[in-house]
Amino acid sequence: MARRATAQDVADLAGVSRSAVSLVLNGRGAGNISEEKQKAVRAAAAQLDYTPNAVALSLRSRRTRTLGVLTWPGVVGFSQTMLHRALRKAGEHSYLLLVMDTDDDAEVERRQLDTLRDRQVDGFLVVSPALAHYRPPEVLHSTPTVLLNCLDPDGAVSSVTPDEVQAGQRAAEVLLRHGHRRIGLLVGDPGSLQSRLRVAGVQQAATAAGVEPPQPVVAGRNIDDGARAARAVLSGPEPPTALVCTHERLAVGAALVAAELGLRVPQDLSLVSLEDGERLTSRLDPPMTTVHRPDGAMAEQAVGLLLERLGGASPEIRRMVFSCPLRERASVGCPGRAPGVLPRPR
Amino acid sequence: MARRATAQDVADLAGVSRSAVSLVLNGRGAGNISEEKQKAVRAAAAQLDYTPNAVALSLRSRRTRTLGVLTWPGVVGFSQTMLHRALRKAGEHSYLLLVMDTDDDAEVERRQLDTLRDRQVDGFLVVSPALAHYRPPEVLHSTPTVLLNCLDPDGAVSSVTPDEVQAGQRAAEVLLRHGHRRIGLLVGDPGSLQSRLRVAGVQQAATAAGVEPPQPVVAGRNIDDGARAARAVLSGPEPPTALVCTHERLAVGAALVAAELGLRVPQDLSLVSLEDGERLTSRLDPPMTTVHRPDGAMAEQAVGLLLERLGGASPEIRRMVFSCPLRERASVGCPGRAPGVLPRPR
DNA sequence: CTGAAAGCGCTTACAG
DNA sequence: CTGAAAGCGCTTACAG
Repeated sequence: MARRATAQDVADLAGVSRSAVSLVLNGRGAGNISEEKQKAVRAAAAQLDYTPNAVALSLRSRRTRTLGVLTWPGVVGFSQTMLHRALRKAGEHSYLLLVMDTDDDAEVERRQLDTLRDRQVDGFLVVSPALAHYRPPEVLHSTPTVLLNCLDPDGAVSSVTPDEVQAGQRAAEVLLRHGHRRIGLLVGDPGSLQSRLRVAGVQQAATAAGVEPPQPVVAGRNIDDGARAARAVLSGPEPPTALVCTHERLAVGAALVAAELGLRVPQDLSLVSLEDGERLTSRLDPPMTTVHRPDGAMAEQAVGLLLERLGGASPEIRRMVFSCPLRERASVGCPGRAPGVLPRPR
Repeated sequence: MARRATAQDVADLAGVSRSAVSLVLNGRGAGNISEEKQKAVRAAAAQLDYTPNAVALSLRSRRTRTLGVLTWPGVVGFSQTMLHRALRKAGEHSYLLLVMDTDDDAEVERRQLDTLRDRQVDGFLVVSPALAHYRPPEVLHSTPTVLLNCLDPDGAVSSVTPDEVQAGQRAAEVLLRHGHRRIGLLVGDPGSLQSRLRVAGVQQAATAAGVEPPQPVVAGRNIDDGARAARAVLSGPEPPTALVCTHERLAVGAALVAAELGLRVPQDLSLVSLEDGERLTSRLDPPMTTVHRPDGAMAEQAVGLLLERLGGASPEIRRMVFSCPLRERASVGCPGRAPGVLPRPR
C-alpha cells in the first residue's frame, strides 16, 4: 500500500499545527481556528486524500469500533441473512465485524475469544445456526455481548431469539384450521433445543384443538433424510393427510416423495415447513406454506442492542423473543377434498 | 471490558523496564536479559494474564494482520465453505478477516474499500459467488489483493478460479460415455461468465464426440425455475434422455419434475448437476452425479497467495485455475436401458 | 486564537 | 547486561 498522508502531512501543507488539523477535521474548528486556516486545512486534506488512520484512532480512544462475531457453522452454515443484515446494521454506525468460526470446539473457541480480546473488539456477537443453549465463558460476561439465536441458560447475557414454540403452533394451526386431523411430524436433530421446542409447539396446538398430538418421526437434516421418513410415514397404514417438517431440507424431501408417490400437493397431501431461510421451500411447485424465522430483523436487533450498550446505555440484560410469522403459500388444502382421487400406485 | 494489564504493569510487577518485558516476551531475552529477570518477567506476565494489545502492535508495526474481504452475496450467498476455509487458513497465520458485503453497488463498494483502507488492512480478498469478471478499482492495484472466483479482465491482479469450461465438459462427457445423444441443458443466468463457460464446455464435449451440441434452455436459478424448464423440455417431442443443469437448484427442480412425471432416475432419465456446493444434489434420492467446484481448496489457495505476498514474496501476478472433479453418484445411466418402460402419463 | 506537550501501548535502536 | 528515548498517528487538555 502506498504510504498514506498523515495529519502531519496535512498540517505541513496547510502551514498549521497537527492539532489544528485535528480540530478542523473533527468539526471543532469554529471559535478555535481562524476561518482562513480552516479553509487551508480542508483544502490540504482534500488534496492529499487524507483520512485518519483508524488504528491510531483506536489506540487513542481505546475503542476499535469493531465487533467480534463468534459462530459455529455446522452443516448448513449460519444464516446468510443474519450475516448480511448484521454487517449492514453495524456498518451504518461505522462498526466493522471480525468474524470467526469455532468449528464447534470449546478449545478453539477459547483461543478465538482471546484473539478477539487482544484485538480489542468493543463487543461480541455470538450467533448460532440453530436455537440452542449457550453458556458464555467468563470474558463474555465482562464485555458487552449479545447472543443471537442462542440463549444463556443462566440468563446473565442478553439474547435475541425466535419463538420456536409459537412457530410450531402456527404450523399446526394452519393445518388444523383446514380440517386436518392426522398430521405427520418429521424432525431433524431431535435432541436440539430448536427441535424440541418446535415439536412442543406442534403438539400443544393439536392438543388445544382436541386432536391427538403428532408423534415426531426422527428423520435427519437433509433432503434424503426427509424423503426416507416421508416415504415411511406416507406408506404406512392410515397415512397422515398433512406433514409438518421442522427443517427446510426435510420439507424438500417430503415434496419429492409426494411427487414420486403421485400425491398432489395440496389436494392429496398438505405440507408445511418450519423453515424457509434457504429459499428452498418457497421456490417449490407449489410454493410451500412455511413459518418464517425473521433472521434479518433478529440480526439487526442484536447488533442494535450491542450498539446501544456500547453507546452507554444501561447494561441491563434483555431477552428479546421474535415472533415467527406464518407465510401462507399454496401447499395447504383441506383433507379429503377430492375423495375419488387415490394415490397412484408406485 | 475490565482494564487489561499492559507491558508497563508487567514491568512494574517484575521490577524491570518496559523494554525488558518486550524483549523477554518476544523471545529475544537470551543474551540481553539475565536469567533471573527473565523468569520474573514471565511470572509477572502469567500472573497478570498479560497479552500485548494488538492495536498498539499494529500502530507500531504498521501491519494489522487483518485481511479485508469484499463480497457481494447475491441470491444464494457466497459459499459458506469459502468463508469457512478462508477463515481457517488466515487464522493459522494469525490473520483475521474483516468481512464486508457490497450489495452489488459500486458506490457502496467504493466506500467500503475506503473504510477497509482506513482500517489499515494488509490485503484484500475479493470473493464472488459466481465466476465473473471483476475490474479492481485503483486501491486494489496498490495493495496486495487476490480475486477469488472472479477474474481481472486486464490480468493485472492475481486470481483463483475454477475451470468452468472443463466442468461443463466433464458433465457432458459422463453422459456421452453412457451413450446419451439427446442431452438437454438447463442454464441459469445466461449472461454470466460462469454460465457461458459452462455451456461452452458442454457443447465442446458434445461436438468432440460427434453429437449435436445441446442448445441451452434458459431457466433461472431456483428450484421452480428448474422445474418449469425441465417440464417443458421433457414434454416436448423427442425429449432428451439426459439433462445437465448449470445450477444446483435447477437440478433439484429437474429431479422433482422427473418424480412428478414418473420418470425414474437414472433408468428413464439421467441427471447431472454442475454444482453441489449447497449439498442439495448430493442428498437427493438417488444422489446426483455432479461436478464439484473445490471451494475450500480455492479459498485456502487464495488466502495462501495473499499471505505469501504479505510475507514478502515477489509481487508477481498469479492466475490459478482449479480443476473441478466429477463426482459420480447414481443419477447417470444408459439411455434406453429399459425400452419397455414408458413415462407414466401425467 | 494557536502551538507544544502528553499519552494511548507497543518495540527497537541507542546509550551507558 | 539494562534503562531511557524515540516513534507509529492520532486527539485533547494546557500554556501562551
